[in-house]
Amino acid sequence: MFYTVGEAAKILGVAPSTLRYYDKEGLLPFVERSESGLRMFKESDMDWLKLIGCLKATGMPIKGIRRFIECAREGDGTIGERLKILEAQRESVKNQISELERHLKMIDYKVWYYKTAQSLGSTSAMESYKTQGSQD
Amino acid sequence: MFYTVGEAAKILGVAPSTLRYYDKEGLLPFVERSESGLRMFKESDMDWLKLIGCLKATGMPIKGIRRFIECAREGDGTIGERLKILEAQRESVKNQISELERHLKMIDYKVWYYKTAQSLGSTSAMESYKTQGSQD
DNA sequence: TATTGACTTAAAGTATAGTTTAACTTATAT
DNA sequence: ATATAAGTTAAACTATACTTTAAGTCAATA
Repeated sequence: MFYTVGEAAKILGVAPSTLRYYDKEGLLPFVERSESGLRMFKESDMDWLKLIGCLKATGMPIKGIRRFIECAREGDGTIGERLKILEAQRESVKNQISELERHLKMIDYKVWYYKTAQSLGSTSAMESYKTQGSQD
Repeated sequence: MFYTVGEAAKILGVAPSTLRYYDKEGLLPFVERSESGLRMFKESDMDWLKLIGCLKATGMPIKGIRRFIECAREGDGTIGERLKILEAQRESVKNQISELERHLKMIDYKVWYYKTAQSLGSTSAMESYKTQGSQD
């Protein structure tokens, strides 16, 4: 029915200390404790942690995630704010993808450059290919 | 013909202190100095800095970038290593994009969830829609 | 019941990537 | 010539996100 912090950490692929840190930072107010103070992670807590992982992996800082969690605890009055946060994050992720695709093009070019240089035996033999933004 | 550190920083959209930090970390061994010790950035240095910016933006740590720069200084014997570094970085970027696209799907779902909840006036009214991985 | 492994907290430590400060020098404009 | 804006360094400071340590408690097993 419940997972300990170690079990939850294993399932999520993070260190137990990371979950304790998140708790300390106010990211896990929903996790209940046993009478003796041990954390008890429910299935729904794991769902929250997956969302936290998603927001974290897409670059939202701990404080931003905490705000979202706080909103959820505050109830229906914050649906608008939660929506705004998620829509902003969606735009951010789209921009991150665009940026990475742009950088990927440059890396692809460099890979081509070095492959050709390798076949020619030197980078100086590449002089004739050189255009903008290319060097060794 | 040459840019000062402030001019170079402005063109690249970074702080002058960032360029000095990169220099200290061995990322800019190609930047020459005036007789009095001022950095003089050439056009080709700016090209290097754009590549450094690309590698940094795609998650390569400073030490990794330094290794690449060192290779380039060592000459044609390191073409193979430079190619390996760039091919690994290309794979890394592709994985980052895939991960972001995966996360984007979850965020898209959450945006839909809150939009619907907003129109219904509450998240509890969403019960009937709930499937895996969804909570407030 | 005693041991062992996992849990608890607070506080200190680590890693990465810069930024800021202090004291000083150089370059440009009046 | 001189003020000022921007350059120089080393060293200290900041931010973020954890991780590790220390001292102690809890839970399961032989």
